[in-house]
Amino acid sequence: MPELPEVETVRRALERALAGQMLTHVDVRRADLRFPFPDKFASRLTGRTVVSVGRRAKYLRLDLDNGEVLIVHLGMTGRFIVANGGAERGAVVGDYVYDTGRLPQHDHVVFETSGGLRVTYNDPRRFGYMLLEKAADLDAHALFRALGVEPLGNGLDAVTLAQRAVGRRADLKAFLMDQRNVAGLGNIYVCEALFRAGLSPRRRAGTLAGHAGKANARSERLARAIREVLTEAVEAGGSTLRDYRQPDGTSGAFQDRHDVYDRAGEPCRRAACTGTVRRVVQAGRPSFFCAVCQK
DNA sequence: ACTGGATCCTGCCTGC
DNA sequence: TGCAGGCAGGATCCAG
Repeated sequence: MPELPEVETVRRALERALAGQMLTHVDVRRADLRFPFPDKFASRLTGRTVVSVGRRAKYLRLDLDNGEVLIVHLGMTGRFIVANGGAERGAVVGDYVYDTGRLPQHDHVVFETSGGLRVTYNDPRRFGYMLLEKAADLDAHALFRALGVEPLGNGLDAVTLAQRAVGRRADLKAFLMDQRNVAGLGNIYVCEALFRAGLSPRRRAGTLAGHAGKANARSERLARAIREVLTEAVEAGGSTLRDYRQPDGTSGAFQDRHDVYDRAGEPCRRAACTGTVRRVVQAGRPSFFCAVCQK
């Protein structure tokens, strides 16, 4: 799925398309995604103006002019396609390529805007979901309350990592995948950050903390690596694997800079390292790492 | 309190 | 060529 850099790329595109625009028509084509759509979903959105498009972890938040917030999680395969309202499938309209490769059977929600754009939510696996909540209630919402630090905000540093990790016996991989610790990482960027930090995904999370839960060299390296890899990935427009696309139809570029993810059997890219990238399964998910330079 | 496993769903790729 | 099985960027629930 879209991890933080992909969600941030989507956020930027939706902000360009939707901020300040009214939703003139909302077509909801099935009763549920991962969860049922909120009650009277389409009619509560129709006629509303989108004030801003934000992001928390992997959640998009569209703030509306009536104090409500449309929350969207993309799950594994959710994506938005932004097109001129008159575009047919396969058409190219200005800068927008409207879905050249795929049948429309997984277009679950279609928004039309006062600016003449059509914004389509497509999600084959339907692990994504949409919620409608009052803005004032959002921080207390179960989905947001327990989320950990935002890695590109000011909250992620070695001290925070060490405090969260102290005493934890879980693998570092599982620790970083847990959104309560660092919010927004997923399988790709956990693997890439651990590579850059020179840390094995199988190391115990508790070893990020020194005496009395203080930061140590490992938590320093990891905090820096996480921020660095996410920053670069956002600048590159995220990673395009399989069918993820930016909302304008173009691909991200960061997949070409993966050092370990999906590179099993290939040589380690660290200068002078003679190792080979290995694939192991942890908590049911593949991990990619170099056992020679990640300890 | 933590931890690992099963689970939701569809599409695509691999191997027989 | 066809088909079964495995695998996929997430997150929650549950048992131990």
